[in-house]
Amino acid sequence: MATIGEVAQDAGVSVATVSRFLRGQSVRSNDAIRQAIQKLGYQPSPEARGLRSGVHYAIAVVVPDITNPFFADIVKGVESVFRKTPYRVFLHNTDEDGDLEEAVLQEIVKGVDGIILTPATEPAKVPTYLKHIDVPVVLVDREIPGRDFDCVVTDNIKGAEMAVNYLVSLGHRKIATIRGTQATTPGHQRYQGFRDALRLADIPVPEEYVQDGNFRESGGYQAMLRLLSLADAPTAVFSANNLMTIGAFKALHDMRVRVPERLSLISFDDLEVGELLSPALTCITRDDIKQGTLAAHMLVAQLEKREFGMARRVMLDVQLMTRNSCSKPLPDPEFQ
Amino acid sequence: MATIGEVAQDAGVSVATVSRFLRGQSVRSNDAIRQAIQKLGYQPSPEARGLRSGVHYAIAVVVPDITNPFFADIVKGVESVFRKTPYRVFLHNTDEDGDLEEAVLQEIVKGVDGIILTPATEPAKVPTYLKHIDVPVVLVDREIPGRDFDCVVTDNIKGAEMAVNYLVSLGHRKIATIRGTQATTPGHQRYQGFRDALRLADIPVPEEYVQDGNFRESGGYQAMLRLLSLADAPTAVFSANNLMTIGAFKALHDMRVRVPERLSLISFDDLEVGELLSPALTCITRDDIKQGTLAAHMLVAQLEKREFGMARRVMLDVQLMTRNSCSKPLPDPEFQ
DNA sequence: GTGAAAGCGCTAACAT
DNA sequence: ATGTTAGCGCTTTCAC
Repeated sequence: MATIGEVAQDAGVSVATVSRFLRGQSVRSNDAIRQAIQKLGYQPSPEARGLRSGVHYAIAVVVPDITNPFFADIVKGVESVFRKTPYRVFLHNTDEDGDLEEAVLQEIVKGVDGIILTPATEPAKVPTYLKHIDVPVVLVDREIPGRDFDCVVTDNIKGAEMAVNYLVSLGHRKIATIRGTQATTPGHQRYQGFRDALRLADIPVPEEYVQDGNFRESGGYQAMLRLLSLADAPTAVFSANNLMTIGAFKALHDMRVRVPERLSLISFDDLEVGELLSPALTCITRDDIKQGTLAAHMLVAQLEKREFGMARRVMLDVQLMTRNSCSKPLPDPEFQ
Repeated sequence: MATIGEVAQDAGVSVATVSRFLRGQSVRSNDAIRQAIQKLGYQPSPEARGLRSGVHYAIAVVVPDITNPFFADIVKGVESVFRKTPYRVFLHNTDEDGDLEEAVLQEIVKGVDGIILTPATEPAKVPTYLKHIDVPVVLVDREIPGRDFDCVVTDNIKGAEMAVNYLVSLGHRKIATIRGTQATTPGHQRYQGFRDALRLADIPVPEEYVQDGNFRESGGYQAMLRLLSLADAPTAVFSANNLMTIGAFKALHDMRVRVPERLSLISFDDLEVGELLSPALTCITRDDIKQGTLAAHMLVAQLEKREFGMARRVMLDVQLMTRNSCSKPLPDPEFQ
């Protein structure tokens, strides 16, 4: 609890000199100050610093749901980077609620030096308040139109295409999707990848093969139920995120549908125990924690250089993890 | 970014009056101030407040691993409570590292008004630096000897006993455990419950039926492997946490051991998709998020009453979730 | 390169 | 109940 004044006194210099030393400037009484700091166990107070200088030594991570393993990974990655800096990390959960997100952002924006945000809101709403934000922002996983924030995203289109191409290569022609919220970047990009891949393969997509799951477990469950009840049910399904996959899996389970014999399932994103499911989950994977650390590094760069203009965009690659939830389709009875 | 001075000017009063209004004291010019605040969009600066008053309007949550769904739930619960207060939440991950935990605690302790902590360290180490901490601390899940902090814990002994009794009721007599770190409260309590229940049932526990898994997935995997290689292998295993259960499950999977036919498995704590595994996981469950919200409420109580002495201890109940990973043991060939 | 002094936004102590 | 003043710990002029 020593103050800068005590350090100054102990080192025989003025507070201004200690302050300069703290900021990394060259000072004559270097060693004396260092010793005094050591001896007194001095740590500068972030709030006092911020009060005068406007630097708060704090950043905020704002995620829709810390309980979702994907976001937990992001947060972990971010935290691990900032632990090595003088910046503290505020955590805010928005419960996937756009209004709450806006409220949170407005409340914290004057107290932090930067924000790492995974927007929960639809693009149409965001600009109104994010447009005028004057601290560095790095977007994770989702982009926002109308302003070029730094961002780190996943190659959603490629991932969805890989998933579909894999199903096609297995021989499937009746391929459905449980898609996420179309107003979000991952939502519409994964759907776009799905469509593109099928168009290229010359495989038509009946309207009822596209079901909305809203990125939620319950949505995935309901969507799978609808798919299963179709007169001409699909032989394969691409689920656009982890939560919906859990729901879909439960529906399959409850309806006693054999996977992959009667229906192949592939997911965008793995589950915590994806390999333990039976069948083990075939999926598109990516490096979540890296996405968090990358975002953190981008923010640190902005913080240190104090350059706000130069937006950058990093796209992370995806991989296909082949396990056992996909197989060749059963031969169509029509042709037997 | 209006200041209290501007509000005061706009309302035609002094800053002190506005300050009092902010603190909830009764003031004559109530309405005028409220209007001015509204009009200017004024929000008090937490750092300026803290500088003078010593109240930082910030608390810290310190967990070993935000990626562990159990801790993610805790954090979510805590965040949801403090969202409705003027307090901000700092998040710190300690990577299950006692030294890092100590460093983190020392660094943050002067900048927060309270701490919610799930200790990663062994009790033997902790007191040295936690003993002298002078902000309210609420412990979650693990207790620390040597000082009576408020805490919210789980009835670990009862949970372990329930698990074992269930196995016994099914007819098992060869019951093993994969236990967690014995230096932690949940570690030794769950082991104690295991032993107590078996002693009461008059069932002996050979030394090799007690394997250490260290609360880690890899530990659970190795421990299960050791159990399976025993000449007189157990017919049932109690795994003391979620991570070790995942490891144990993988080992069973890799070794092609049929569950529950050849071996019954019961876990302390559920998995995210515990019901989707095959067999679906039988386990002891508890309300994780509630544990977080309870801890948060306990801290808020301390914060508001500014009473630091009266430690309290809340114990959460556990439930047995019966699914399909446990069954009667195969008849012992010896007796056939 | 250094010190003295002002001031960041707010609360607390002392007046009235 | 209200205003005035000092000061929290620090950074930042501004002199030197």
